[in-house]
Amino acid sequence: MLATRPRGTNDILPGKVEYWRKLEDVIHEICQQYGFREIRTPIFEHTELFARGVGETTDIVEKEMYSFLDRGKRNITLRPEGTAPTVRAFLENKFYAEPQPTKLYYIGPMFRYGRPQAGRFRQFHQFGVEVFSSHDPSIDAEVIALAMDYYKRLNISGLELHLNSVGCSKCRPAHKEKLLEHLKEQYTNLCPTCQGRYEKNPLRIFDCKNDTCQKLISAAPAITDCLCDDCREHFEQVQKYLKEINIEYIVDKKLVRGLDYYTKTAFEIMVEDIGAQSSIGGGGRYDRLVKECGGSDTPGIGFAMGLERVILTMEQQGLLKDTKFEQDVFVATVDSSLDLEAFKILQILRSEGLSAEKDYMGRSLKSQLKYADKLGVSHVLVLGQDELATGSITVKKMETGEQTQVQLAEFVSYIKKETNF
RNA sequence: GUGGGUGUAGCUCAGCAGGCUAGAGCACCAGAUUGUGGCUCUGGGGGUCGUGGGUUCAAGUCCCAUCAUCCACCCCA
Repeated sequence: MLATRPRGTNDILPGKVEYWRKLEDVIHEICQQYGFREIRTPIFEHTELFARGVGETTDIVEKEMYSFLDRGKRNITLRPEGTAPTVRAFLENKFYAEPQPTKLYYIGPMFRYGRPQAGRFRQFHQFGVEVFSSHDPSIDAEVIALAMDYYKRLNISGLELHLNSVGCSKCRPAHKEKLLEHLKEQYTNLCPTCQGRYEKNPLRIFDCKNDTCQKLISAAPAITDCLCDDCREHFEQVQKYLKEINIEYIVDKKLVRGLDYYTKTAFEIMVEDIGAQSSIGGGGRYDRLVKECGGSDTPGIGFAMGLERVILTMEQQGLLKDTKFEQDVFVATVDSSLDLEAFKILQILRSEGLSAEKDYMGRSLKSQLKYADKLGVSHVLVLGQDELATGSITVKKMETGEQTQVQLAEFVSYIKKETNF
């Protein structure tokens, strides 16, 4: 246990970190182009923020939060998602006092307690965006477009964008009534969890993978067919905007996102290549959340995507190549008495912007060469008594094996030229 | 939280129905005469057989528990 990482966590090792950097680079670039600014919120928040924000009856709050009492007896939770903290920051920092909308994005670790499996971890990473203050359907379309554009820039293929509208506080109650009415006689045929949903959150029954539940629910009235005028118009506009920029989507009437706060637009992006956890990203509109968190009535919309799943997909699709760690120069010494000279030369090379390495293990010259070869340097400087006597240094080009004597005063410019620096 | 698979050197694995000092390949380190890599050869270091119990004269090999890991369910990213 001492040298074992906690369950569901991962070390991102050298060689893989480059993947993450790549994803992050593209995130910063695309968000800048779409007019989003980065925000970094704490890794932990007051538990009540998530309890209220995410929803008391959600699985996240009921059984997946990493919560604890700190030494001041405060109830703290490691953030399970990024929307609630962003809303909190929006309110706490009074972003609403500035010209609206507020467009923010974040990247960072999230925590949920559950059994790990392919594409699911206890600590995982999300990239998400949030927009506050606008009801406009064009912003819904923009948020979706940003997500799709991101995958596109990473060359990910085989995605399906599922789109739905889950209505608002005006049309939901009427639909709920119809739904309950429809399912009433079939109640006993529902699976146990759906019987629970029937009471708590009947909309979620659409999500059930149980065959009989699916059969029952497919005949039931979909929320999408019961939208109020406002929601229907909004949904149509979102679709119109998406069509105009050629984003393909599937209207999925069964798409009901898990978190309580969603209203109107709901979407989810799926891939086949990553196992059972096929959702690579998702989001939607949350017009009541800001108010729920103590703010004024402020609409919002956003998405979050799981970076581990993005990477998993890219690996499956062969889009990520292992990068070799390469350095320019290795400084070898014929015997250890020259180590100080080598050390000084290293610093000169580095100050000139080259990457350079020497031996720290007391290796023989032969072993140093072997080691240098494994490091993949293009050139080795050999320093020995002969060189010292003539005030020169031997430069060996590893690819060809050819060596040349270079005066100490000139070796830097020589190396730079050689390495096309 | 539920179910199933797996757990032997750094890595990939072998270890036959329980029986002698637990092996291989790769990796690592060092040599193959005097200051030099990539090929080859030789040698070397390294294993609490996940952990803890139990059965047995004897367990890496059987049983139980536990931990970890993988996959699936629940749910989600």
